[in-house]
Amino acid sequence: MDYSCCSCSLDHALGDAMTSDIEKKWQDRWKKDRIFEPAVDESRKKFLITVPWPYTSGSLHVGHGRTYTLGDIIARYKRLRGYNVLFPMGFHQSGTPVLSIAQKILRNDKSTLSLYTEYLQQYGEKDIPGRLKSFTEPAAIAEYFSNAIINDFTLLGFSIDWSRRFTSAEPMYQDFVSWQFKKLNSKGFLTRGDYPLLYSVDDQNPVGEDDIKDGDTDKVTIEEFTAVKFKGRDFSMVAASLRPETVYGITNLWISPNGKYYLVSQGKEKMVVSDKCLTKLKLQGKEFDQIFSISISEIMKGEFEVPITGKKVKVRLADFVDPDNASGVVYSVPAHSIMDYIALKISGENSFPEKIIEIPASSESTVEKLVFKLGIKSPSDSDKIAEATQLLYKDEFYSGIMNGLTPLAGKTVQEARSLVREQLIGQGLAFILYETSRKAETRSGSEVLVAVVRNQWFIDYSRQDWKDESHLLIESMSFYPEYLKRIFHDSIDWLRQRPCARKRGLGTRLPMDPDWVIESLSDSTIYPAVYTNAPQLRSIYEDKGSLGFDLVDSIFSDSSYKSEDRLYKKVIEAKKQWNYWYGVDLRLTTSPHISNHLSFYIMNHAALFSGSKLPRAISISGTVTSKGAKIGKSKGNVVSLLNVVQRYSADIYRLFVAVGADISTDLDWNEDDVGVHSKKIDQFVQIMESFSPAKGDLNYIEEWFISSFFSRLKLFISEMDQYGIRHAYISIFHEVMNDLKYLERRGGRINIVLQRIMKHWLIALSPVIPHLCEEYWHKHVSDGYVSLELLSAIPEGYPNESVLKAEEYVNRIIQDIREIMKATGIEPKKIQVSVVPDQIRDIFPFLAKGEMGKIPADVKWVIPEFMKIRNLISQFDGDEYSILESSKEYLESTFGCKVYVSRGSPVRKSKNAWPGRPLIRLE
RNA sequence: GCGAGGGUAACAAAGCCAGGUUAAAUGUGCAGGACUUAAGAUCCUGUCCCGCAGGGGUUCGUGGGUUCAAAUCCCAUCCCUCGCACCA
Repeated sequence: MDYSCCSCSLDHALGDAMTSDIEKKWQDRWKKDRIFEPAVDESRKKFLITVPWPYTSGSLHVGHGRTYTLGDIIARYKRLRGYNVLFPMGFHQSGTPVLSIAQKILRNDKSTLSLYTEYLQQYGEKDIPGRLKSFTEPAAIAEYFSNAIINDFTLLGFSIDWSRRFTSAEPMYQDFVSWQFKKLNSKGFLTRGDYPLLYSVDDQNPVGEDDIKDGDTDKVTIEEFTAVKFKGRDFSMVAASLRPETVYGITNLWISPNGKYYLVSQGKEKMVVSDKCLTKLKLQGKEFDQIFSISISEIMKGEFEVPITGKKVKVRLADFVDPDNASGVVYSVPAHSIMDYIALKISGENSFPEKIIEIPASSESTVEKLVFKLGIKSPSDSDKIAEATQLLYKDEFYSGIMNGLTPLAGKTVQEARSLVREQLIGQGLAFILYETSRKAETRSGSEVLVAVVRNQWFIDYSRQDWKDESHLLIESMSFYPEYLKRIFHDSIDWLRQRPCARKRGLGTRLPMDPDWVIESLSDSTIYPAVYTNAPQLRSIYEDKGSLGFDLVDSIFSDSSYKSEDRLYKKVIEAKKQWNYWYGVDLRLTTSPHISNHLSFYIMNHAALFSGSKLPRAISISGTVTSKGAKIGKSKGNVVSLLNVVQRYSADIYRLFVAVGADISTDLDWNEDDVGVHSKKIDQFVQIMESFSPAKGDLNYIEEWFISSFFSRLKLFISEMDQYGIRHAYISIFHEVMNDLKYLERRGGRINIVLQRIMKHWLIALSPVIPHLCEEYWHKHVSDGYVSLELLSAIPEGYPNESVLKAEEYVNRIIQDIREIMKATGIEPKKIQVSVVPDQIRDIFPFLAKGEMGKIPADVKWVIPEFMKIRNLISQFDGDEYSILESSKEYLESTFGCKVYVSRGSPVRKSKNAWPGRPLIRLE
């Protein structure tokens, strides 16, 4: 987008090059004077705003930039409202991504290499092969992109205090995390247990959604089967089911004629499962003494006992049984399973057991009805069977009641399911078998099964006492938008135990079990605390070689600590910083963080801190799309921040982010819309460049402009105080710009009004377009930094409502004249406007109140006319005659003809002028 | 399935929480005009329908309801988007 075109360079005061020079100039000066590195100042109120630290695995794009930009706008606004503002930033380096990128680069993975080549090109890297080679070391990737992000953020003019930065990989910080986990553990918030997860058999690694083929479009979840043991004479059959409550209706077992089965022994117990099931059981932590192959005919010989009911059942063959699914053995409940019913029917069976689950009589969802309705004939009608099964399971689950043929009569299916399962497992008659919700493989083709991790460490977010504390905290906090409060309550209720450590990845070792590395979301819940005193902690760390639990505890928990003398001062200083700054006043992030990071953030704060140290507010910014689509490499719509700043400017990007959408709604990066803002910025620059100081009295329209400006400024402040950034800046930037245009058309003098509002305007605009404001502040106002100015009070007497109303009135008259012209097609040569006669004006208050008795008899004849048109009259109490008289020139130039203004006199049996509604006559 | 958010004129997008001042901001697009040698840029006007006097009519996913009054509140229904855990 080139907006500095052609020969008319005077009109385009600044070109791209000059804009970026200006931005660079002020960025350098802010940095040199360290104006965004605030010090403790007990006499001032502090404001700590945080945005989640970026992960350092690549460059940032327009989407990432939004939240940080909004954060910076708020930080800058709070500064001009007098707060001592701290806006810190650090870098996240924990977890597996950086690690796996390094490994992929080491393995010469093509797509990774090309992606990172692209990133390096963006940053103008000279020695790309050399740099890529260094990326085989994870730390080098993290280091490189940390610096790149600092560079990006600097180019965007962010008022970040970089002096407090740290990373999650830094030893000093890891000592802090160790402290945190020891604290959690001492409160009993850490537990251990078995944990199922998706697992790649070939790679011998857990896998996430990203690793699974089509994992993003067709999600794989973990299902919990109840593997029920059916005792036989020599061994048990293990049939796995998602519906253990149906054991009361079992008629037989099914196995696959094509399956391969094994007899496995575990102590005295002997069980038969399919070969694939054997693999799963091993992954899920079962160990076996002996394993034998067993033939199908051997299995078919036996009779097996149904647990709980004690009924003896036979094994039958069925093609529909998938030996790879679950245990490869299925129990048959023809009264409540479409497939079992059909299979049994085909096999020539005619007697079917009674139903054990009742559903409302109105429902169509019984096996017989569904089979009939959908016309299912054989097991090969798989689509219809799947459909019927879905309907049946859903209805039985939601409205099914166990009947008198079971001991659980009257219980809902949902209740019965967990009761039966508990009973079976409790009595050793069943165990849990995990299975994937569909057959899955990794992108590299390895089979994905469910494995169980033994003794996984959890943070026990299910603790009710902890949840209660957290709910209280949420109640005390503010949320923008407000509906988030309820969502957070729900999210806290929904949290369960969270696995908090892994065997792989970068991060902090779990202090009580160093084989484990703390998982990357769990190590970043209360890290904003460290922004307050990172330099002090680092210095202590360097001095002492570690921080140690007691020292950290003394700072962040206010416990006593006998420090060595040489550390004493540093500890005191760290504590002072912590005490002054902490308590995050606003945390700003995006909605995907709600149910994880932010909920952990809230709960960990509730667990570890109290009082003023607790968070005060959370705001969520909406997602960013690009050209109408979700930002992604495959869409080809990734636009890097660096690229945006180069092609437009930081101020244009910032204005777009501020005004493009409300903070909580989605924003589309659309270059046409960006162009609109960039034009407006260009106009702003022209106005500022051509400004020269001017003094003098204000005429009517200039008064109007000043009043309008201050009423917009008022709105700006009240919006910004609630983070209504979009409204605020539409008002103070776009609308003021429009007012200026209007003023010019009305014959007002721009310089004379700018002179009066310059200070206010530049200060108010500076949070969004700080570079330009800084430039013109120095040019037109003073040598100090506008970034550090305070918004001054609105002058006495402003905004003047009656002036604003008067101008509204003039515009309404213009609208009326236009409408008449349109309706009649008259091109007037002369316009006569006659305002309300004094006599009518005097009695109007009585008419309006319905006090007709107070109206003098000689003018009572106006009452009927009033009754007829009263809905069209808007009360207006200005001096209409003088207003119109002083706007006469404007009216004349607008309509290109003579305009005559007069005071009307009351006329009987004809139309009269009313307050705010003069008579208009076109000739 | 569960939870949340949303469906507004050609398009994008406000308004809805606190019902009337809303035919409904704003931007884009489109049409006409001004300026200009011309183009671009800029500015003005118009952009649901009707109207020879400032007016009237019909609109805010669909269907009901509350109310003197509903885009705004309630109920039902259809559709769209997002989150649902080990992934940062």
